[in-house]
Amino acid sequence: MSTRPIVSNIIDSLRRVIQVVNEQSKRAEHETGLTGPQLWAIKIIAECAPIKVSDLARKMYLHPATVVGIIDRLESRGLVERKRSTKDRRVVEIVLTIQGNEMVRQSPEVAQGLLVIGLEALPDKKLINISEGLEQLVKIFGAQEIPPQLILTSEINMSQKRGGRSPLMKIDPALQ
Amino acid sequence: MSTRPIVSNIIDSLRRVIQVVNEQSKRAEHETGLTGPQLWAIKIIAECAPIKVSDLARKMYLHPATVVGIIDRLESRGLVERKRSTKDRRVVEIVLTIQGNEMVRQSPEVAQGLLVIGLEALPDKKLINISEGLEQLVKIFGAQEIPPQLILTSEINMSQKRGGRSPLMKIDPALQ
DNA sequence: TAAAAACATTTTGTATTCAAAATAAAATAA
DNA sequence: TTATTTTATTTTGAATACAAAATGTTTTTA
Repeated sequence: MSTRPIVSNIIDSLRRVIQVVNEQSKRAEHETGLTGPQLWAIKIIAECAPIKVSDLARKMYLHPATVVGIIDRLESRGLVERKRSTKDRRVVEIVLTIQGNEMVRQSPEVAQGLLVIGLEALPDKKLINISEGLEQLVKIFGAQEIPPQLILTSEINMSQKRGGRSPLMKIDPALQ
Repeated sequence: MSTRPIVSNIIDSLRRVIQVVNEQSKRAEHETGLTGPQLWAIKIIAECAPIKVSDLARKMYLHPATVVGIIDRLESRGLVERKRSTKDRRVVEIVLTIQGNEMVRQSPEVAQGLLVIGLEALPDKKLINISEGLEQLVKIFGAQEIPPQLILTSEINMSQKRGGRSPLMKIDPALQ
């Protein structure tokens, strides 16, 4: 379509960045034995414990089902513990074990790793620029957490939908 | 550590953006029956066919193994075809089928979708700002495709490494 | 109070992603 | 020419991620 070149530049850069961040996350695993999301999770837990699964999911901008898996793995390593809340027995509260605390203590910013190091090296002026640009993006996205049906209803092609599930598509307003 | 607040702002924004882009990608699936990566792949194939698996991987900034899976699914839907090159029989060349072409034709920019729409709405000045910020990030990352051992060797914590594989860690220079 | 709705978490199934190992073919070295 | 190395793709195994459905609990409604 009539997409301005600068727009596709942005999208391309974004993809690159996302790619590298993901790769970064894989590397963190080598350093600490924990994956990026796992490390990210225990850091939030360290700050907010005891924390509900759903709150953790919200803080990580992830689906609760995803967080369940992450917690499973952290729990099986003895880094966190699940506790049924006595007040509301639907709720599961997550806390760090002593080992978990130790882990948080010992792996400072590895999850962000090179990313942080690279950014730290930049002068404030550039950082502000980057920060503003990203916040602009976040704002755009935030403003668009709006029924996509209303926007993209035309020109929809469902023909190739073969093994798909998805009866109707419901928007998940979970993410904020 | 002494991470400047603006640095963590950037990292947070980045996470948000990545999250939304991923979500975006999921939505594209509802619209077209193809996932984001699948759509992205056939668009590149449409441009470059016939294209080698490794070249496609490079263009997508993905690991070849990942692309293999994507191609598998596209092939099983009859959208692309694999052809052994006669000149070099290690090489697999990917082409679009007629159905694949039709699919590309019918799903214009859905993969980018709201992202593009949101960006298009911005004035050039802001776009330039965003673009520069992201390119700065890309540059940082690019400059860091350098043995992480040399950078992060200190303060490494391997203690919790339990079920891990990873005999030695080798840097994959594949990306770029 | 009993039934229905809402909520919190988990389970199930599929896709993406990578690393490492396996295969197979081509290019290079001995 | 034969053996070694490099290159291209695929397979295997594990983690992440989501949607949809299942499960159990609480709140609301009738």
